[in-house]
Amino acid sequence: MPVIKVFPQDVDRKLTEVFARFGYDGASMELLSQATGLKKASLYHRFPGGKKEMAKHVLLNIRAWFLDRVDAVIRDTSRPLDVRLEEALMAISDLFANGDRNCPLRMLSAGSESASFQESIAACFTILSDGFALVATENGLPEDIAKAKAMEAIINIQGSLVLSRAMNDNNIFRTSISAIPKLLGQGN
Amino acid sequence: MPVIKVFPQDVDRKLTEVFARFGYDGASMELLSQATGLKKASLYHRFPGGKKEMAKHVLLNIRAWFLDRVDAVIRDTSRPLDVRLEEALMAISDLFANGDRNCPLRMLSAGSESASFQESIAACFTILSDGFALVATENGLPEDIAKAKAMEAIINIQGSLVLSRAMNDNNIFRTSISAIPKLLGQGN
DNA sequence: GTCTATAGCTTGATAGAC
DNA sequence: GTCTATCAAGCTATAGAC
Repeated sequence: MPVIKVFPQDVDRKLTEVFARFGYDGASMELLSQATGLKKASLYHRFPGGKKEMAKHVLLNIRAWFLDRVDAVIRDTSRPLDVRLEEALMAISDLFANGDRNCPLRMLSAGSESASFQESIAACFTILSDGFALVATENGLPEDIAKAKAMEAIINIQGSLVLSRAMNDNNIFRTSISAIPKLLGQGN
Repeated sequence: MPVIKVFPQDVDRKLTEVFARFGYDGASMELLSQATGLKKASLYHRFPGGKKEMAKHVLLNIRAWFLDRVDAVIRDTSRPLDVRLEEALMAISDLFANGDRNCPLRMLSAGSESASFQESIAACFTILSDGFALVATENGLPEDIAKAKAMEAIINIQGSLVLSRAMNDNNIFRTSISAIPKLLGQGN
């Protein structure tokens, strides 16, 4: 008998994908089961709290992912600032499949259970915001301006992603991402 | 016996509200029934196509609303440009309850039936984009720049609304809205 | 740890009285 | 035009074998 048929990281990836595509209410246990390749009872074995726990688990993963691939990268002062920012932006693009996939944070931030996830979601955005603000500060911008520019960068990411999906044109997302270094004072 | 217990415009308003808050999959017939004050069978009488028809009806309303409150206002050249833009922006803020309500277009653009709504949603964004581009053009910006600035304005609206809801702070939305006139070349 | 089978509820949708 | 009552299908979640 197989001990583990599907690796946890693969399950996590698929769960994120389904929640990002259908949102919390649209992501049925049946869909989650098919996507992960685990039967419903097996999903309940791994996540006794059911769908809600799966969503929370996905959000914890994203938070860890942001800390590792954005926060840590940007704070690694042993490398040039522009390279660090570029790498963080590439990681972010990856998370959204270069504009082809909706933001799982946004998709879980609305719906019948949104209140349960609000804290985790806000925490993720704060990590991103602090990272961007640090870049802007290192680029010589005063702190209040840096914070405003950081928010603007996140607004551009989220807004361009919404429009890329709505207009079915991921160039909108790509263009916005490529404008962020300059927005944060890079190359001035 | 009452002929009409609830006015169509009130039903429309409530349907929009529920779809904006819960998305298509989260908006159950039970919720829609409670919000409108009409029993489920009555909703099916008004919308024989069921939930899908209600969502399409909501999108048609929003399109008409954009044509009336944004497009027509911006194209009314008998009035000063800054006043027209200001009025259009106030209408847009109204639609989103000044940042307290999610965008119904965005909420219907993702989920299990998103493909059915994509065309209607893109049409709404195009009306908005064309209107903003016209403002930028009248402000002396070259056409390609004007179009880019118009997209940027919509990105700011959508992105700031996502973040306002996620961070529970509608100042993010208000700030972005108030920056749009300058973005479109107003007051330069 | 994964499965089949199923419970119990909620869903979208319909029939028919008034 | 609105209602009560109901259906079949889908839902989340659980029981219990292996």
